[in-house]
Amino acid sequence: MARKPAPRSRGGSAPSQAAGSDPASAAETAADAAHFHARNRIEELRDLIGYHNTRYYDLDAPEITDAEWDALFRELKELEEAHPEFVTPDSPTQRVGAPPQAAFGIFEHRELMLSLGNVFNADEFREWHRRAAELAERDDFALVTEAKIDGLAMALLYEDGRLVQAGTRGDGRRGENVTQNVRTIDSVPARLRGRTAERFEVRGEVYMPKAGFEAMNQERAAQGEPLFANPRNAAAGAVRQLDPNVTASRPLAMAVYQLGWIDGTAPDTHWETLAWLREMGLPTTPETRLHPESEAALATAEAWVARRDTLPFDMDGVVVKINEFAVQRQLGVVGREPRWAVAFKFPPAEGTTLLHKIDVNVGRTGTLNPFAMLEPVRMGGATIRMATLHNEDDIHRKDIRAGDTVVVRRAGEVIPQVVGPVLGRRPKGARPWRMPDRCPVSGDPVVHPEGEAMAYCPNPVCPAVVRRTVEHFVGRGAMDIEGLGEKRIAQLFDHDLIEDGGDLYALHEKRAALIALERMGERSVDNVVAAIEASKQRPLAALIFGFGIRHVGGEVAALLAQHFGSVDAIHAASREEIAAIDGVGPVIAESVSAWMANERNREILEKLRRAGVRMAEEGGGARKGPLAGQQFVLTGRLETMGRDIAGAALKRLGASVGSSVSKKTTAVIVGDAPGSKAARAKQIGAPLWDEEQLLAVLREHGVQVAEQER
DNA sequence: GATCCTCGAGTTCG
DNA sequence: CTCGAGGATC
Repeated sequence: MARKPAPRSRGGSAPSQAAGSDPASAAETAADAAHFHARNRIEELRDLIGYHNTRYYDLDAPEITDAEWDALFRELKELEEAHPEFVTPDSPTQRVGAPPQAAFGIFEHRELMLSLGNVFNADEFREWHRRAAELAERDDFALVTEAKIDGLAMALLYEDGRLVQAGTRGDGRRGENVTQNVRTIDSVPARLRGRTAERFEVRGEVYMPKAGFEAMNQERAAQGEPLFANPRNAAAGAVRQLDPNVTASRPLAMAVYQLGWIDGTAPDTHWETLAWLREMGLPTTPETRLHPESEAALATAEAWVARRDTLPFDMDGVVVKINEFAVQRQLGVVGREPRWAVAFKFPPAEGTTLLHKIDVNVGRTGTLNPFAMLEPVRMGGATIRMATLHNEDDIHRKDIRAGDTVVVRRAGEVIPQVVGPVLGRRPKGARPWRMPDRCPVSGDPVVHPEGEAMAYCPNPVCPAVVRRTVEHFVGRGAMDIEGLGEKRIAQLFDHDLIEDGGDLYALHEKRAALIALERMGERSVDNVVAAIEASKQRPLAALIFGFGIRHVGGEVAALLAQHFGSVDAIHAASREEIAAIDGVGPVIAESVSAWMANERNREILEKLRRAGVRMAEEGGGARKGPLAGQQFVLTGRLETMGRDIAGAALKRLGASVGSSVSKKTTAVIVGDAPGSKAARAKQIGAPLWDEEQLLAVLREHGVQVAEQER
């Protein structure tokens, strides 16, 4: 197939060639397939790099390490060298001005920089204490409690009383050398006073006090600059600035809480060490206390829960440490966690606010999803305005009514949840909520099948359903068309430019109408049209997933694609043939079969076919990788890559990556701050891997992993 | 028919 | 992350 030149923003010279007149493209040869792969990957990489550049430069909130960024950049460069025909002037590789190289040097930790185990309540704390006491062969010991400031862990290296280096934790062995930036923090002394040691590393937390954070955000708002989400992100961003002048302008502070290692003599206890650090002029963590025995430490930690908001900084718990170094040494370290210290974590932040109204959204599948409109309330660095209420039964179970004052919680630190009402504050006359009789969008009578949790709008052409279906079609994992979001799709519908996903592929003929839309210039139109064009080569499984067939998500779509190899073959198959696939039963088969037979869907398929969207895939047969049959689960934050990248790497090797731990799980890969999956793995006896083991396996099978290079 | 496992769908805020 | 529901298994 002749490749059209990339559309240019010259204006006026819209391509006149109609899409339908292309001679049907012949079956792709292997070389062509490789070509397409290269092009897709190149575009993917450009998007990724663009995205991460924005995170890094504009938002100060990078999601990947510089090493990972370098790996993406290198891969793009190599691909472009192999396929020079795909090089465009806007590629990140072609841009003048140096990309962010490995911007910071390496900071080597002479002693591993540890993280902490967590306990969430008194029972778990006592259990930790019992184990420690058992190992130390003592009944009890003195403990120190400290506020656990929510910031960024930092190590400071002092030689002869002078600050010589500062570094982040990184993976615990090597972090980033951010000395120049840390020197700009007022509370970090460049020189120590009094009796110091020849050389030592002290550790602590860099953070942004609440007051400074608020003031900074107010100023940014006045300047029209984007705001930081919370003090911790703001502090992390400030420390990773390439220009120390920027760091200097941010209101950072530091609190130290630990001696990393020392050449010279140190006191015998943690408490005395803190006093000594203070004498030298180092700012130790405020609100630190020594307790002669464990129950007193526990009481203090618990008392903090109520006081957490009264401090000038964000805290996410209380750290409890055994005071005597002799006992600390005796207990030692397991993995990356010392046995001699533990973080008493606060329960997820809860707050109360007024529930104004319960409203209903219509989902892609026609489900009616009630949600709460709340009086905005700040929680954990975000302002909560809405929260889902799942379904009618859930609302009744919790007895939530409009007008109630409700308890709100951020589950998993992100998703707001309405826990329940504060009954004492219920206004008179508050009535239980009822699902409306009619769909709020189409007005059709609502259907609530017996025994099902959700109520539905039964109208397949309910405008909400149709729009959501297109949103799903262009979304990640499906056709992945960048530049089309909820707003744009609504515009397209409102201006009668599309009626379904198939019409997207005729949009390039309506350039003038597109440019006339609000917030759509030539540039945007070119980008969107190019993204639509590129989506024609998405894998068959992505296309099938994009259809939005009920019960067909990414996994089932992949099964169908692999088993049948083309949309036509699926259409031709009987229910029984579809249900014969392992993992597909009668319900899914019926759903797929009905979708394929539906008249409206046949029209969409016809539009896609005419436009040249790939609807078949050769060699759908099982590609066996070296890890075929193995199942992995990822939890917690990995240091060297995102979970999605790790998952993709494992999948490329033929393994499957699940979201829940079972007996069949090969291993649970545990990163920093793991979730409940790690606990379940221990319970069930599934092997636990740390990141090192994962990297070792990936390396063994030749997967390129971004190494932290020198 | 019961139970376990896995997948799908919806979700908030920046 | 959570819940609900389909599929596989016993």
